[in-house]
Amino acid sequence: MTTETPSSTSAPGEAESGGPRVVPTLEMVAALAGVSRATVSRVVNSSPKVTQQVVDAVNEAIEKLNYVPNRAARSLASRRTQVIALVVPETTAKVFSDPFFATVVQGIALYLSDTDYTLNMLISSETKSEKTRRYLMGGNVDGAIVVSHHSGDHSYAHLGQSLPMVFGGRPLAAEGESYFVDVDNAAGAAGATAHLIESGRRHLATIAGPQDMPPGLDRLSGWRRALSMHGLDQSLVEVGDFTPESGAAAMRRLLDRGVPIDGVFAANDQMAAGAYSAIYERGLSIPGDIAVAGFDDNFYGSTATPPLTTVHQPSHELGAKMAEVLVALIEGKSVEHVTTMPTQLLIRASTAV
Amino acid sequence: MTTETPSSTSAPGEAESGGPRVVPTLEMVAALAGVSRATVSRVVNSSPKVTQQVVDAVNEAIEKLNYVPNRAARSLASRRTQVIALVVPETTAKVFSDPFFATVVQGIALYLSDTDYTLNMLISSETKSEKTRRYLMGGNVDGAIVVSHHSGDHSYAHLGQSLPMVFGGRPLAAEGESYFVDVDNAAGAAGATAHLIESGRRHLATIAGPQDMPPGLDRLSGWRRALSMHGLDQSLVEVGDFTPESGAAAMRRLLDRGVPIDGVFAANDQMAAGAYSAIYERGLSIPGDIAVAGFDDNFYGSTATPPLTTVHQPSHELGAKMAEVLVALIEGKSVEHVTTMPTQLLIRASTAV
DNA sequence: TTGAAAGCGCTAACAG
DNA sequence: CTGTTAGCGCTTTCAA
Repeated sequence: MTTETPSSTSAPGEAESGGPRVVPTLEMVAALAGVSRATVSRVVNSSPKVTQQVVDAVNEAIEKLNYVPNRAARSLASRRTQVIALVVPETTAKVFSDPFFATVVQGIALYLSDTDYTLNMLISSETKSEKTRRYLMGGNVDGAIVVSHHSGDHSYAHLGQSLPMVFGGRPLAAEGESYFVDVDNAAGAAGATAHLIESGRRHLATIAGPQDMPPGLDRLSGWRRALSMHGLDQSLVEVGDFTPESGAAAMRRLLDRGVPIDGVFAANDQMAAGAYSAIYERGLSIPGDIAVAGFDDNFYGSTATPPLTTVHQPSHELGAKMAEVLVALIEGKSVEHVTTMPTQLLIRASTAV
Repeated sequence: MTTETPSSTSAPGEAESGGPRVVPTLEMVAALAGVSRATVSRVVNSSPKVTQQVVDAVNEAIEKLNYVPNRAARSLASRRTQVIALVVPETTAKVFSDPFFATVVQGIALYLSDTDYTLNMLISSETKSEKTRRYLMGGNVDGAIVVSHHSGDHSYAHLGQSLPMVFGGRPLAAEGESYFVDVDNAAGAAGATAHLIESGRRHLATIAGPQDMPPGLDRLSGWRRALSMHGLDQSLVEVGDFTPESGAAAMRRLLDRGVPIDGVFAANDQMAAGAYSAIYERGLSIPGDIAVAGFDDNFYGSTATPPLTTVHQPSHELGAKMAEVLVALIEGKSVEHVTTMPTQLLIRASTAV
C-alpha cells in the first residue's frame, strides 16, 4: 500500500464533489461552548458531575456543529474499542442459506444498535483462522461472539480465557469455562414428542441428527425422555445428517423394520421433509397413517404438504441474548455460563388427529 | 519512555483468569529489533524503501512478540479507518430470510477478508436512520455498502457525495452520481424467455413483479425484448408482488383470459411457485401444457414439482463486486458508476419439451 | 465542578 | 534508507 499523498492532500472520502469534508472535533465544540475539552468529554460521556447549565451549553454546541465523537481517538485514549467481533466460521457461512443463522445475526445487530458497541463481522476460513485469532487478541475488539451453526465447534474456546467470548450453541465437549447461549433442544424435542403422544400416537420413531453434534444428541435425548415418561418403546431410532435425503433414507429404514409406526419426530425440518417423501412412496398418509413433527421451523416445514408441526427456535432472541451476555461480560458483570432459551411448539396439520 | 502500567489497572478483557493481557506495541518491536518506531511502521505497511535485512529483523521481532498493530492508533494517525460499513435497512433485514441477501453479505465479507478492511454491520431502522447517518458521516468509516434488497431505495444516496458508497441494486430514480452493482435483470429475463421460445412455446405470458421496483420493471422489459425479437405477442402480462399468493392470482387471471398459453415467465421463483398451484388447479400440467420459468434460483424453485427452470443470480459475486467497487472508490481509483453482473439460466424440468 | 497536561499507539513529514 | 519530531482526537489523572 503506497501511502503517498498528492500535494493537494485530498482527504479520503472527499469523493468527487462537495468541499473538503470537515469533521468537527471535540475541541471545536469546547471552543464554541466556551469550556475546556475535558468538560465536553465529560458531557459526552454523561459524567454525573457537570452543571446542568454547562451540559446544556455543550449539547447545544454539539448540536450546532453536528459533532460525532471519533471512535478511533476514543478507543485509543480509553483503551476500550467498543467493538464486538462476530466470528462466522466459513463452514457456517456456507450454511448461510439457513434463515436461522441470518436471524440470529439480526438479533445480535439489533441488540447492539441500542448500545455503544459496534459489530465487526469476520468470516474465518481454515486458512485465515490464525489471522482471525490474532485480530481478536490484538486488542482490536472488546469481545467476540462465535456463531457456529450446529457443529458445537468451539475451537476458539481457549481464547475465552483472555477475551470475553460467547458461543452460540452448546459445545460438544464441556469446555469448562466457556459461555454460551443455546436453545433448549431436549425440552423442545420432548415437547414435540409429548404432543405426538397426546394426540394418540403410541408407536413413535425418531429420525435423529448426527450424534456428534449437540443438537443431534439433545433432540434425541428429548425424544427418549418423553417416551420414557409414558413408558413407550424407544427402539425406533435411525440417524440422519440433517439433510432431506438422509431423512428420507432413515424413514425408509424405519418402515422396512416392518413394525407399526404411527408417529415420527425428526430432529429437523429438512429431515422431516425427507420423511414425507418416504412415507408417500409407501402409499401412506400424513397424518392419517403417520404423524410427523420436526424441529427448527423453517421453510421445509411450512411449505410441506401437510404443513409440518415443528419446534420453533427463538432465533432473533437467541442473537439478542448472545449480545446481551457478551456485553455484560465485557462490563465485568457476572453472568451464567449457560443460557438456555425456550422453544415453542408450532402445531400444524402433520400431527392432526 | 514511561511504559509503566499502574499495578492496579486491570486491563479490560482480562476476564476471570489468565494474567494481565499484555498487548505488544510497535515500540516494543522497535526496541527488540534495534530500530526506530518509524522503521517498524514502514515494515508493517510494507513500504518499499527498507533494507531487506532490516525487514527481516523487524519481522522476526514481530513474530517473537506476536505483535498486531492497534487499529485505533493507526486510524487516528493516518486519518483512515479501514472500516467499511454495511448498512442494512431494517426492512431488508426482515427479508433476511431470503438466502440471496445472506449470500451477498458473505461475498462482501469474504472479499474484504483479503484486504485490510473490516466490515461494520449496521441495522438501520426508521427510528435510527439519523443515528446511522451521523455515524457514517462522523469519520468512523471509510465507505459504506447499502444493501437494499429489491426496493431500489437509495435514501442514503445523498451521502454518497461526501462518503464513498456503493448500493446493491439499481436505484429507482436515476440518482445521478451514485454507484451501484446490479444483476442484469433484463438480460436474465430475456434469456429465460428466449429459452421458452426455443423450446417451442409460442403463446407466452409473464407474471411481472411490482412496477415500482427496478427488478420488477427490468424483468418485464427483458421478457418483452425476447418476445419482440421473435415477433410474438406481448399482451399476456399480469402483475404480482413477488409473493406466491400473488403469483397464483396472476396466473388465474391469465388463464381466465381464455386465450392459449403454453409458457409463462414469472419475475421470481415465489410467484412461479404460485403459478404452479393455479395451473394445477385447472387440471393442466407442467411442462406438458404450460412451461414455467422463474427468476432468483431459490428454494421455491428448486423444491417445486417439477423443478423450476430459473435465472440464477451470482449473489456471492455480487457481494464481492460491491466490496471491490467500494474499495476502489475509497482508494481514489476511478470506477464505473454502474456494474452489471451476468446471470445464468438454470434449465430444469419445468421447461422440458 | 472545571481546567491543564499528559499521553493512548501509530503515521507522516522532514531531515540526515 | 533510517531516525526525529510532531501530532491524530479523545480520556484521564491531578490540581485548582
